[in-house]
Amino acid sequence: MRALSPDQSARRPVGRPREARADRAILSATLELMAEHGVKALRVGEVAARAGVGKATIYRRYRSKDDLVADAFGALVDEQIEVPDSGSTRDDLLTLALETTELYTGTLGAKLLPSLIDEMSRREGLASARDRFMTERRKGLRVVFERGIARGDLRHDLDLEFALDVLAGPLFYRLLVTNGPIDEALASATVELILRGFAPESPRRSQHTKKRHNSK
Amino acid sequence: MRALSPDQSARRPVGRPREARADRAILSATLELMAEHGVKALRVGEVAARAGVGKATIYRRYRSKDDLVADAFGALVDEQIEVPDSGSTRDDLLTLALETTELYTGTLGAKLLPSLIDEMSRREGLASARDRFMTERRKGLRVVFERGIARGDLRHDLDLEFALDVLAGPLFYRLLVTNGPIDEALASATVELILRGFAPESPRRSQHTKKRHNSK
Amino acid sequence: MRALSPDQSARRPVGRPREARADRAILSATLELMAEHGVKALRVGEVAARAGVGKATIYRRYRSKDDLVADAFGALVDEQIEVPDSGSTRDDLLTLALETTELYTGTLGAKLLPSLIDEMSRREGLASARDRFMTERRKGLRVVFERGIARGDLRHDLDLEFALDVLAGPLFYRLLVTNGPIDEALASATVELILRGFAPESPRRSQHTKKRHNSK
Amino acid sequence: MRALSPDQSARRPVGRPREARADRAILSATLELMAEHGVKALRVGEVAARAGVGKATIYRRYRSKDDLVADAFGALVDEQIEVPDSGSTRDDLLTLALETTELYTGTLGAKLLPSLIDEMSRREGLASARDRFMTERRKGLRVVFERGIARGDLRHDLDLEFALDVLAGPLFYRLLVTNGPIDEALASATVELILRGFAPESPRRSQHTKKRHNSK
DNA sequence: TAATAACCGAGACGGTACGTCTCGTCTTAGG
DNA sequence: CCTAAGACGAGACGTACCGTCTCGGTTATTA
Repeated sequence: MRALSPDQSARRPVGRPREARADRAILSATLELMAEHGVKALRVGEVAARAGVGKATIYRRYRSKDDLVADAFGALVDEQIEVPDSGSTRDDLLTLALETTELYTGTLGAKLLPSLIDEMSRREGLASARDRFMTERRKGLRVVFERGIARGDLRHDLDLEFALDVLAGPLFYRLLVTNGPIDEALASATVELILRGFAPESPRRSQHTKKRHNSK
Repeated sequence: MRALSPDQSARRPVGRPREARADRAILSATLELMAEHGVKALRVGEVAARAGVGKATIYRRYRSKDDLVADAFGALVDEQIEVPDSGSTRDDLLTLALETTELYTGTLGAKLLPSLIDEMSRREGLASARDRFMTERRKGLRVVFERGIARGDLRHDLDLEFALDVLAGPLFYRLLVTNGPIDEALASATVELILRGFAPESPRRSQHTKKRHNSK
Repeated sequence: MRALSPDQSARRPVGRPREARADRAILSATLELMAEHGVKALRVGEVAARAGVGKATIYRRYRSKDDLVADAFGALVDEQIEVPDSGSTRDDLLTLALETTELYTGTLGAKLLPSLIDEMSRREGLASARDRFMTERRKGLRVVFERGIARGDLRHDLDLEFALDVLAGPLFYRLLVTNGPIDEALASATVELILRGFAPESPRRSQHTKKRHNSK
Repeated sequence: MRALSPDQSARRPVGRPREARADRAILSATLELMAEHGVKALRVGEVAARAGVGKATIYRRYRSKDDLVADAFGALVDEQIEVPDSGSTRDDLLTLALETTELYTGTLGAKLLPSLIDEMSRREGLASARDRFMTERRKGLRVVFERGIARGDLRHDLDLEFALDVLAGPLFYRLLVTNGPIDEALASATVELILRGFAPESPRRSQHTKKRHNSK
């Protein structure tokens, strides 16, 4: 009799299903309000009002305001990067650097990043989300460096983790600490540093890279 | 916040003067409690109790809890650095890198930094305090790089601002973003990168001898 | 304060309705604590705790602590009197006088009356509540005097308002001003005064009153 | 040498003597502010400011705010009554009744009386001040009644305490409780009541002649 | 078709921290 | 030793927000 897909764990629950509309409205309202007033001044009641939703509807989805904020940050970060492969190590690295530059020159990202970082330092859930995200992203970036090594543009004993930190470090340092300019000059200087600093010991030249380059 | 008497003629105000003891007790209690429970769980009432002070005594000094937190952060940052001058550019840079490493492996700094950064991104007062601090600190660091240029260890068209960001960037990136290890390996890798990446175009003559110096 | 729904069609408000249980608990706790510590030492936080209620729940109902106190006084006064009709004017008056005596020898009434009076002198709302209460009560008492007039025990041009003030005046004067004894002697002396002082000019004797009486 | 009245125990204290000016300024300011805002809204700081005095100067004279209020009330009450002796019991009583009427139709007295009474009900010090005042005042009033008895206008077994309460009771009842009119009609009605209600049993002989007097 | 169950918006609930206010004391410099 | 000014410790006030609960009502699946 009543065998309803015992293998499929789907288990359709009884009762009225949750409204997908509310899910989206809550996240949108949260992101808007975070951008407007900052994370600290975010009020759950305001989110509910802006989303046209009862507070209980939020708390049915998120255990706490911090969880809501965490999920909203997660939604921000969900975009995927595309690994460039132009044949030129310099161009590939520059593409990555400029992409990041643009991402954090945009209003929302730059505005919320400090709060995101603060939140991560305190919340287990966010930190592990960060780890998943980082692992994924760096897996992509790593390919670019590996191609550079294969081409002979970068030394083959390159510390990949460190190289990735050098690619993003100065940018984030300016963004978060010194308030220095985040621009193309920064991106190209970073790339140039990497190419020189991590160049192979012996000066054998690149196989696939375009030869001439007069930096800037 | 603290500059009250612009010059010595400052008119002595009537009435009982503020107790310097209370100023210190409030800041100490604030820093202690921030380290213990985090910035978010800081309670003004607890600060008052720990400092042996009435709440009004705190609010006579600070307009709000946020102001109190900001000033406490300011107190954290007031320490001065010493510029090393060993004769070796590599050694000097390594000293600086290791100093920073140690500073942010310590409990308090690392624990509070994300909150400090978040706070700075929102509060004008803290940001300008940050600028003063940064300007001062970088003025010292710059000397090390200039000596390196003079020695011929670093290219003479070096972008000093960028070089400073490279020195600290990877460390802060790991600290704030990737949660990567902050250790001597990081410090020495960073220094090595700088020496190679910013090496003069022409094969360098000497390393430790102070030769010609066409600074800038 | 309490009149919300002007007629039966009253629009049912949305949201969770107020809890009648809380209304009662707040008033009870207020009266208890006023009796225990006096009106001046009444703490809103204590009321909330005793009532098992949050402070906001009190402030949702009352604009301020004074409003709460006013309403609590109002609740004290809501009791109804029963007009005696024994056939004897003297007995009826004595009954009334003794009732009042007892009411204000009891702890709560006597303890809170001075504060109530003080509060009334300052607060519009309480004063009008007092007026409603007084009008109602005196309407009842008036009947007793009117029966006395009809029986010929009291002069028919009796100033009823004044007579009522004489019935209660000495008692309240002792209670509030002189701290004199509030007892049966006072009650019977008052009644005797009224019977003699307001007796008809011509000595025609009562029709319905019991004849002989040797007071005490 | 320096012998300054060694016998007079006066004990001239060393140091600067207290300023009598301050005493008066404090009391004046207190009475003004009590009349303006009510006793409850009286702030010690406001009194000090209005009196042009430091708070400590107030607290050197009064142990607490309640003490200050008590003393201010005392200052209100310090006036002495003059016992009338016209030869007519009715006229004397009427004089007393009208005097009281006028006293409490004035703004300040009427305005502060409820607060005074409330304060008395709670504070030992004020209550005993009240007792002293009452004893003194009633000693004077009593004479009028005794003369009435002597003249044969009042019964000689008159309960003097009760008679005094009747004289003032209705007035205070209206003043404090019913908010009824305080006027000459009330005064004369009260006097008439007393004369009839406390008339001698046997038909009175004379009215104004001083006959026998068995004063107690 | 009716019953059941979980959903929905609205808003009251208990609790807790905030920032303000007042009390009565204490600490200045000065009379 | 007094004075005016005003900071001090203590603690209550009234507000704001969190996360839960309670309404009347809606939208699905189950019987």
